[in-house]
Amino acid sequence: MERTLTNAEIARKLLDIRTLMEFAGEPFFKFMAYERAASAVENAAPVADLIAADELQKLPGIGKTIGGRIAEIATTGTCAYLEELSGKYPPTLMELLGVQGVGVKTAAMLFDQHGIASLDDLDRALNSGMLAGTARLGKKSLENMRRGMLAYRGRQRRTPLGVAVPLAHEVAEVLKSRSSARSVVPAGSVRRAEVTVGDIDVVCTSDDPDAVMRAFTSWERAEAVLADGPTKGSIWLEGGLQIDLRVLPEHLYGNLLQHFTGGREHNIQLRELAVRKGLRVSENGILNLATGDNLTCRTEEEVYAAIGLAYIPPEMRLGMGEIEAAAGGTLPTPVQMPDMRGDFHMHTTWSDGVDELDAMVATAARLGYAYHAISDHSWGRRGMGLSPERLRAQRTVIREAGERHGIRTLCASEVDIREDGSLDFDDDVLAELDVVIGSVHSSLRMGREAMTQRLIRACENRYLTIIGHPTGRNIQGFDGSEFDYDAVFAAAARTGTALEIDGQPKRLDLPSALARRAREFGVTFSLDSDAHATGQLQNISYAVGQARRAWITKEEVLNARPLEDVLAFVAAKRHR
DNA sequence: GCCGTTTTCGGCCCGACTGTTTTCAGTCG
Repeated sequence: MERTLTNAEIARKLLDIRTLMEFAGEPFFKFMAYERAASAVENAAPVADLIAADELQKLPGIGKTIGGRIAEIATTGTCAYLEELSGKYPPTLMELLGVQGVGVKTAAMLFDQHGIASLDDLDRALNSGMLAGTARLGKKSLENMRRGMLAYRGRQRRTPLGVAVPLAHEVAEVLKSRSSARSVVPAGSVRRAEVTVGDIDVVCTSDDPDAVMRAFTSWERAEAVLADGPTKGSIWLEGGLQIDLRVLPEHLYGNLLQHFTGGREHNIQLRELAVRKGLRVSENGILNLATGDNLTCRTEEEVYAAIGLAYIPPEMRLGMGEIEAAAGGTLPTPVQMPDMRGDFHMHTTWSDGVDELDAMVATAARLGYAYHAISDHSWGRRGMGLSPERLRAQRTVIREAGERHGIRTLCASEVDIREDGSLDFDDDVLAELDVVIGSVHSSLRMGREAMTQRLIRACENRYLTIIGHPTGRNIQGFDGSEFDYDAVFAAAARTGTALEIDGQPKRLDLPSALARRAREFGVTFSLDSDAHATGQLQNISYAVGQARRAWITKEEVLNARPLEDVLAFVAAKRHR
């Protein structure tokens, strides 16, 4: 069975083309077009679906030429142009670009003048001293190269959002407590809720930037200081994770935050639009090129307003149509944490959770929810799930705990979806539950056709309320089951089945690009923590972040609705 | 190579920091 390439893999190949083109001396704007196309592919619905629907060239930055090459890559795994370029340079040459401080110019020079074509070559050259005396490569440059190479080899590539968010807040706390820094906030990919981040960006305002920068670069967790300017610094933590800090005066806070939140493609598009209006946008303000006036903004809202746009939330800044929507007044207001009234997905010690049921209920109540559901596993789940008898026993306990803590605690179950699409409990058992989550936990690689039928059949079960973590992906190793996404989304919408966005940092499933696709079919979503401990209930905020990336509004979210609407949603499907 | 509230041709975001430079190229985000 032939595996289709993921969007990430296709984007990777577009970036390879981009780099090789630069090596080959192609014009700047030609190879930059591939970089922009790669960004669009990364954030788009699956390329195979877009090709099938003839929508590939609707993506920003993808025209006839690149669109054709993407189609070629998607069907054959490569394209003639990439192969032609690859033939000119050794494939290991691109390793050099992974080294901090080595760009295409330096890599090309190392290759042309010294025959260095891989990391191993570079290693030998640095150790032998043969690079001494090379133009524009002094002692410091060579030392940085050596350090960069060690870091590159020892470093894990990207950091999960669930690790990056607490770390970013730790940095902010350090700066607040050790300097005069004000308004210290994580920006960049953390603020945009990217699933994984390459580095951590933090911005702050201060009247004494030097002191802030000293506190930053002297932080005991900083293993190396990469940059240490008056307003901008970078450090490496153990393991090579980079943290960038930018400090500016308070009156530029809006400009600063907007600039450093990105994303890259969003900012480029924003500034291109601004240029057409005679404005130059940067972190230092919005310069009116005709009058010479520089507008400084304390809030991001002012920045967007100055360019004639509605405010665009950080998670939507992907360069995927949000600027056009904001200009046209059609950008939806995405769901936010305060909209959330409940959480349908959590486990206790009755199955594989680590905290007692009572503690989970107490914590849910403390978080201010109007309702929540206990959803331990069904019995087919490798022996640790509940039998119908245990499930019935649990119901009594659930009712009591809910009443004791003053919250409406619903009886639910995370029921296995078997290979044939049937559920792990009989209908009479399911009928006793308030909410039913159905999840695939086995045979995740059964193949596209079979998985499509499996999920559609599950949707057609009148008792199934929510499909849990629909693709089964694990961000550290499994891209998710392949199935006909559009067909399953259509089935979910048709049958009144909600699709989950699971907030576990290793899952974040549905992925946001798929969720945005599902939205077009009129699907209802459920944003859940899938907590296995009390401390994980806040994972729901990650689910909300992904929903915001997908432009999902609170009206489209089941657990942003009042309890009676939730119960009506469940009942409507059962009596359909 | 892409794209259009001046344009189907002629543009294409913006600035900080470093190192090796007597004025700037390269890299990064």
